[in-house]
Amino acid sequence: MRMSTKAQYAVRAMVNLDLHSGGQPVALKDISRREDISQTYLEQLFVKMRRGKIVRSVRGPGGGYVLARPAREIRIDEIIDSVEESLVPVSCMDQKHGCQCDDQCVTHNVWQGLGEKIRQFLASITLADLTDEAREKLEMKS
Amino acid sequence: MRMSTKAQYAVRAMVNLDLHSGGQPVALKDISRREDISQTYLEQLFVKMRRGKIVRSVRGPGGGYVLARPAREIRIDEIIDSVEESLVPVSCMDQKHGCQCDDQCVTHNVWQGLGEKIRQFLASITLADLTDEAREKLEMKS
DNA sequence: AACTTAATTGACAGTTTTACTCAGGTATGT
DNA sequence: ACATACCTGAGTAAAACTGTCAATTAAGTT
Repeated sequence: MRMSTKAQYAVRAMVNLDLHSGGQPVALKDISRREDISQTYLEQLFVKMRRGKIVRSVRGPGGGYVLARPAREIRIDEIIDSVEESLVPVSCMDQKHGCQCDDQCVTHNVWQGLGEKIRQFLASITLADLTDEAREKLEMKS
Repeated sequence: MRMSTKAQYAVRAMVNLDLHSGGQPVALKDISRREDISQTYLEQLFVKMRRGKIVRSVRGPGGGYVLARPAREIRIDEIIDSVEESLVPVSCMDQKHGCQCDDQCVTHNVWQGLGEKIRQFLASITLADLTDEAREKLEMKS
């Protein structure tokens, strides 16, 4: 039961983006350096997050990425969804129809309930919550 | 974020064991047939669950496995722990000391909180809850 | 004692997923 | 033109997952 580094990187990168953007685009090169994540790998993640409508890209010199919406309106579960990490703990429940388990499958309810708890928790936190927290920690240091 | 089939099999096997044992040992061969899980794979899982003190083994003819404690006292998180599936979502938090993240690591709190939610949910369900539910479903059918 | 059942153990192997890299290409500002 | 920075798809090494196989030990039955 591990959250993939892909999802972990995506959340870290989004916090870093929000923290260092002043409305201006932030280049992946800078996020890469600050978070020590390979730039080419970040590119993969940001393409997906752009398709997920949580960031917008600005091409050319001085370009980079910008949040597509205010940080207060971006939830953590959206970030993880956009990089295609499933939050449902068992594969048979990926489709919307629900799984084909017959009535004997009592463990089904356990995984379904667990999935709902996970979703609920990650949807209760916004990107702004994390950047605020990061700012406080940076101030404590100085 | 997937629960491994190992953990899923372990829970299913335990429900099946509890459901079909009348205080008598249940052979893996029978669980294997009823749940359609390879017997040799089940052997691996039950060795670990025996070491985890949630089942006891009875060798020889008529032998098999028995619950080590009443089903009401066996929680689902214990079953998953015993087959060595981590419930902590990120690897840096496996040790008890906590991870070496410095203060900048704001995402740490997210994963820690998530891990606690997962643990809390799976600890709130006992094996007896599941077997009761399974019994009800079987009665509905007949 | 011989035989059968069933747990026990350790080694090993195929497949899938993860976590990347690499080689290009495209858009845009100076 | 030229530099910057996003964009795309293919490829790949390592790890994890999901098992199998062979051989052994223990205990009951005949």
